[in-house]
Amino acid sequence: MAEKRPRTRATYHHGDLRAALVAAGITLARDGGPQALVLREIARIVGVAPNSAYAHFTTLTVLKKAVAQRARGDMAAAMSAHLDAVASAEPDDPQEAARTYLREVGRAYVHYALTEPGLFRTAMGGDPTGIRVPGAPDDAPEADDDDRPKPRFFLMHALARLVDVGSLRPEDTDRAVMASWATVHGLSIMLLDLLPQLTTDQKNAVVDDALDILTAGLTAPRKIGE
Amino acid sequence: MAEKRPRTRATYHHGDLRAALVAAGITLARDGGPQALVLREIARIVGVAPNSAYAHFTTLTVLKKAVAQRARGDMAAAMSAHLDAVASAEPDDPQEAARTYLREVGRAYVHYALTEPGLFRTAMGGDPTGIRVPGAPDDAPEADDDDRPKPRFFLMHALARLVDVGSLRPEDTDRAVMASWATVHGLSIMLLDLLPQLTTDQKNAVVDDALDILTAGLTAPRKIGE
DNA sequence: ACAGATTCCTCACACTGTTCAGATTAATCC
DNA sequence: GGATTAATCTGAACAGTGTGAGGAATCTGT
Repeated sequence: MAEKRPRTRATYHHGDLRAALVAAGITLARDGGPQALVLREIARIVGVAPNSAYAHFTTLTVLKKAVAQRARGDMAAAMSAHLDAVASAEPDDPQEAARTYLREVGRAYVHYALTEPGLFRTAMGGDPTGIRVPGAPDDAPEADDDDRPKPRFFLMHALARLVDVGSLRPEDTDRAVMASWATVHGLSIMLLDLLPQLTTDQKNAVVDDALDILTAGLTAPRKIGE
Repeated sequence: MAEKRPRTRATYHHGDLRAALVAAGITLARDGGPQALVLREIARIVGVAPNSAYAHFTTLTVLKKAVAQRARGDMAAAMSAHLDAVASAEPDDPQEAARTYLREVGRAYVHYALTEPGLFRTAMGGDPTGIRVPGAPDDAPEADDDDRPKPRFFLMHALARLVDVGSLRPEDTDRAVMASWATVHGLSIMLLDLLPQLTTDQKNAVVDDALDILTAGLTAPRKIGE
């Protein structure tokens, strides 16, 4: 095996087993989803005894979380690439440009979910261990060792642009975050789980329509009662 | 404990093992989610050998699907009850009443998700076995042995009402289905997985806001380009 | 009452995550 | 540089899982 010797502290015996385990996890999760994250199979890929992983992760669940975080980073990178690709085609009208940008963020989100369903499920499939009991101790802030931007960042940026051009009131940003997030995440889950038989064109149409409705709702004049 | 067993142990045959297995599955899924559907534990509850289940279900996955369908029925029942409870408080204005009804359907959906997270995940957590490979043989139409109405029905009804009062164009119904479904499902997942620390009031506010944005988007005048 | 088909049980197998005691090796101290 | 120490990896083992094969108990139709 050709292991590299990174110069930093992290490399001891195997080269960098921790990173190798996460990388193997990404490979398995890519086609197989979170269910494919089996400790013994990961160790088999890396070429190490199953128990060796316990030097770096206290339990398989922790390893899964690390893989999920990496997957979230990959998702953000893919979204960033998507947004860069369409950045040149923005309308001149700033309000329309801001709306277009929000739509593109949503499209990028759903597109990643449909393109990499295994990684998407791994990244976003929260609570893989069961039900969170109300009285349980809050899980640690779960240190983020991947400092790449997260998908959430792009949404915040899109909404900030809407605020800048006056299409969204600043105090409505929080509501808009939730509504937008729910829409794109719900779309992704629906298209993956419930409507897999749709063609790509049909799925794109569904996404476009839903995002149109979302932006219309976000930028519509608010009711008096609210 | 003494549910379906006509005679506790005298009878070698269990009265209705299939139903008992599903019932035990519901019990386990209620607090524990789909992950808690463990064959041997289900059999233990019913008081039968693990393999006895194979006389009624070819595999655990099939049993899980049966439990999921039952859970979907329970969800629909809960939604129905919720809708009945608020039916008397509808506004006089028919357009406003239709909008209110749609919001209540959404509220009922999310409310069930938050009230019975285990059953909700079991009912709606599609693809629990992994990734659906494109070339794989399509799973059977999965015969529906639970003829109670499904959650989807209430959404269709709400949108039909919006069409009736002229707030939604009939040809936009399909788009509205997807957008509404995505919103409520995304809301449920978000509130369960990503924002469990919110108080009930905060969650309710999030739901109300998102549904307001949705209805605003659905009933807003459509753009020329569409 | 008998034959056949269900229904259920016992035994067994290949997996899984995880633990414990030891072997091996890299980093550090004198 | 050599010895010590601590991190890293391995082997065997345990409890638990889903599932298969074959046999015992019971129900059903004739």
